[in-house]
Amino acid sequence: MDAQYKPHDIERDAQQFWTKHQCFKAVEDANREKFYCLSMFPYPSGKLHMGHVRNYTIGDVVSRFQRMQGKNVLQPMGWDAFGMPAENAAIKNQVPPAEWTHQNIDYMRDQLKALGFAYDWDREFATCDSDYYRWEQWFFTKLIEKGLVYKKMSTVNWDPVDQTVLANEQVIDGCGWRSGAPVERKEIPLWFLKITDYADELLADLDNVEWPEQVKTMQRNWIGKSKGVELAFEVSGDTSAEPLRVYTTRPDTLMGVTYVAVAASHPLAKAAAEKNPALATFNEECAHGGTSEAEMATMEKKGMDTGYLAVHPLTGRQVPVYVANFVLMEYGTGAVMAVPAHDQRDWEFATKYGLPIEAVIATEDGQVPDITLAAHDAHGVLINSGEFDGLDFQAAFDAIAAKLSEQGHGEVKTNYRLRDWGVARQRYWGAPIPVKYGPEGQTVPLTDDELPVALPTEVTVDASGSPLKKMPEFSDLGDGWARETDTFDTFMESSWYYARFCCADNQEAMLDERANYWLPVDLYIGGIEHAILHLLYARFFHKLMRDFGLVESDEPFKRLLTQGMVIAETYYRPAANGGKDWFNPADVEVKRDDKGRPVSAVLIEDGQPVEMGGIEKMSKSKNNGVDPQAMIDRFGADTVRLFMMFAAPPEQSLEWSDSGVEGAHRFLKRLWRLVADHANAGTPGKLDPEALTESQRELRRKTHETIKKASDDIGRRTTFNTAIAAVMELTNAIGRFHNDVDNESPQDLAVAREAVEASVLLLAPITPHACHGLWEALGHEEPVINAEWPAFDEAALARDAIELVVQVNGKLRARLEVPADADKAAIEAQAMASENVQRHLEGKTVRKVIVVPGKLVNIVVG
RNA sequence: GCCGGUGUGGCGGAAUUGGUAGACGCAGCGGAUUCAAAAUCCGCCGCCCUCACGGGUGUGUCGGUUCGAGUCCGACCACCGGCACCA
Repeated sequence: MDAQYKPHDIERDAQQFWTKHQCFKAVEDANREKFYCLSMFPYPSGKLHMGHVRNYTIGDVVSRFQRMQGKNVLQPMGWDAFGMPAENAAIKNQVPPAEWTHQNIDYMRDQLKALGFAYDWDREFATCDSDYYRWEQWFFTKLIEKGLVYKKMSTVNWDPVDQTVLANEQVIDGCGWRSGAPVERKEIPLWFLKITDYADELLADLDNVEWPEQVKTMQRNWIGKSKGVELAFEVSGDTSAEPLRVYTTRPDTLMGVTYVAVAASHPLAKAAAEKNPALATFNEECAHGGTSEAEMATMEKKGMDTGYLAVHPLTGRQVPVYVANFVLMEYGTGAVMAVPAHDQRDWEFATKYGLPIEAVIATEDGQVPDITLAAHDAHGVLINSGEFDGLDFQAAFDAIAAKLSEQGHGEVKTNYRLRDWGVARQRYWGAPIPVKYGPEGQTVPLTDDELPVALPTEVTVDASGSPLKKMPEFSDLGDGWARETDTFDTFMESSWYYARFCCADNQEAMLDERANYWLPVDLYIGGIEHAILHLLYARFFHKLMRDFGLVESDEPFKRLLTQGMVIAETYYRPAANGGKDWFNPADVEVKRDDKGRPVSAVLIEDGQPVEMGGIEKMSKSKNNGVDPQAMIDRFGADTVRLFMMFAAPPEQSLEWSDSGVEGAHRFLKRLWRLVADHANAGTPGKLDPEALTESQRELRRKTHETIKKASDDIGRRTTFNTAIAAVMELTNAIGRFHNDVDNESPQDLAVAREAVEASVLLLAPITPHACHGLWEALGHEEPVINAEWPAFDEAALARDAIELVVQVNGKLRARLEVPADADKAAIEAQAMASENVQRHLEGKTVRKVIVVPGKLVNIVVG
C-alpha cells in the first residue's frame, strides 16, 4: 500500500463507490430498527458556509455511526427555498428569485456531495417546488374548515416611502433600511393560526422529549402559562365607554392600583384624542418605531393622561387613565392596571409623571417597604388593603379573586404569553395563501380542484410593495373575485419538511404510511438560534397533522442537538466615512511574540497593519467567513470534517483556526502512514489474549479502553472531540509499540492489527473517505461503510495494579502503586508509609483518613 | 429590558456521579535528519520560588457548604443566542 495520503484521489474513489452501490438509499423495512437523523435544511443563499459544514458533519457522523450499529438509517437533505434574500437579490441584480434560488441549490448540492455526506438524494426537494407547497396550501384549507385559522388586525412595520411592509431586521434605529424613512406602525388584517389552542399540550409534551434542558426551559418560558385574574375597571362618567378589561398575575396588589394604562390605539385613547389635540399628537407619535418586543422593552417609556378616570372595582376609588407607548392593543386586552409600589416599570412611569405610589405588600420582616428608590416586587403579606390585610400572596390572591367574582367584576383566568401565529406576509417569494375574496366581501378557502395555486415565476421585483398585488393575471379571478396576494411565513414550510422527506415522491397525498415508519425524527441537529420559533412551530404543526390523522406520533423530534456557532478572528481598518473596512482572515498575516501570543496583524497585500477586532460569528458583514470550498480543495473533505469535530464539542461555539486544520491534516497523514507501515510489516498471527507479553497486554488494554470511550462519546454523549482525542491517543500508542518491539512477532502484529482496525472503525463515521481506503488496504472485502461497530472486551480492560494519589488536608503529596485488589487498611498503611507524606504529618495529629477506592487517600490532620 | 447560555495555560479544549486540574491538538522552545529549506521524528512546555528534591499558587470576581469544589449554593462582572416579519 502507498504510504502517502492523497486525499483527493481517495475521496473521489470512495464517493464513486458509494454512488455506484447506492449506499445511502433508505428503504422502509418493518423488520429493522430505524434511525431518522435530520439536520436542519439550509436556506440556499449561494454557497455553503462553515456553520452548514459543521451542522451536516455532525449529522453525517451520527448517521454513519448508527448505520454501523445496524440501524436502518434515513438521512435526507433538501432546501428551505422561500424567503427574503431571494427577493433582495432580485432587486439588486434583476435576477428572478426562482432562477437565483435554483442556481444556488445546484452549486450547494455539489458542495454537499464533495463533503461526502451520506444523504438519500432521491428524497431531495425544495420548498419552492409546487409539488411541496401545494400540500401546505391544501392543509391550510383544511385548517380553515376546522376553525383553526382566523383573520385579525395586526401591527406591521410600514415604510411610508417604499410603501412596503418591513421585516424587523429591515428596521434599523427605527428607520427603513433602504429608504431611511422613520418606520410607522400600521394595522392591517392578517391570517393567524391558533397555536394558543395547543399551548397546554405544547407545554406538557416538553416532558416527553429528550431535548437539552435549556431549550425546554426557553420554550416553557415562551409559552408563559400564568394564573391570574382578569378584571374590569368601569370608566367614570362615560356610560358609552366599554369597561377597561385588564389581566394581572398579581391581584394581591390590587389595592395599590393608582392608575390604568391603555394602548394608543385603544378605543378609549382614540375617543379622548378627539377632544384633545395634544393627546392626538401623542397617539400619533406612539405609532412610530418598530414592533419588536426588544424595542418595546428598551424604549423610553412615555405616557399622557386621557382625562378619563377608571373606577377601582373594589374600592370605587377613581384613578387616572393614561395612554402608554409600551402597551400594545393586540397583546392581551390593550390595557394594564398599574401598581407602581410593586412593579418596577409602573414605578418608573409613576415617578416620571408624578403619580401616587402606595405600598400594599410588606417586606419579609413585616415592615412597610422602602419605595423611594425602586419598586418592591417580592411576594409578601398585605398591608393598607382593608379587609385583606395580613393575608399572604396565595390567600390574598384567592380572597380578592373571590370578591371580584362575587361582584361580577372579574374571574380567575389562565393566560399564556404565547400569541397566535401570524402566517401572512406581504411578499412575493413564498407560498400563496389559498384563499379568494368575493364581490360581497366573502372570504372563501380554495377547494381541492382549485389547488395548487402556483406562484408565477416570471416577475419583476422592486423595493415597493408586493409584486403579486401588481399582477392582475394572478390576483384577478373575474366576476369580482380576487385571489389573496399574501404569501405564507416561511416558517410554514420548515414546520413539516421533516415529515415530507419520508414520502417525498407521493403525488397523491401530503403524507403516507411511510411517515409513520420513520417518524419521529430520532436526532434533529441545528443551530441554537432556532430553539424557540422554528422548533415550537414545527411541534405545533406536527400536532395539527396528528389531529388530522396524517401522523401518529405526538412530537416530531425525539432528541435534539443544538450546535454552536462557527466563529473567527476579525480584522479591520478605520474607513474614511467613520465606519470600518473588514478584511478576510485569509488575506491577513498575524505577528506573534516569542511565546506565540498574537501581537499584531498586517494585510498581506500591502504589508501595512490592520486592527484585530476580536472573535465573532462568521458573517458577511465582518468579512471573517472562511470558504469551505477553499479548504476542501486544499486539504480534502476528511480534514475539514475532522477539524470541525475535533476543535470543540458540538454545542459550543467553534473557533476557526488555520493551524488547527493543518493539525487535523497532519493527523490523517500520520494515520495513513501508520496503517501502511503496519500493513507492510508482515502478516499478523492469530491473536491469543491468554498469552500476551506485558507491552502487548498494555496496547490491547488501550485498544479496548478506546473502543469503550469512543462508543460512549459518540453514541451517548455526542462529544466527538473527546472520541477523536481518544483515538489519537491510541494511534500514538501504536506508534510507540512499533518502536519498542524490535523483531515483530506474529503475536505483536496481531495485537497491533486489532489496534489499527479499531482506530479505522472508530474514525469511519468522521473521516469516511480515508477509512474506506484504509479498510480496503487492510485486506477487507466488505467496505467499511457496512462494517459493524467494534465491541470492547471487558477482560482486556483488567489491570493488576492501579495508581492512586495521597493527599494531606486535600493537597497532593504522593502517588502510590497498589494491587488492584488491595483492601482499605493496606492502602492506608502504604499511604502513611510514604516519605513525603510522613514529612507533612510531622508534629500533627491525624484526625481522619478517607480512602476512595481506585482514586485517592486523603489524610486529615490538625 | 425580559428569557436562556458561556467564562479553565499563549490558543482550541479535557476533567462524564464532588475525588490527581490542564487529556488530545495548536502555537512556542530545544534537538535529530538535511548542503540548505520544507516535510518528518524525538524532547520540554500554567505561573512564581528552587541547582535539585520539593514548595507556593492557579479554573471570570467575591463569599459559602464540604475531609475535598472547575464541578454544588448565593451575589456580582463580562461576553454570546433568542425576543414572534432574518433563517
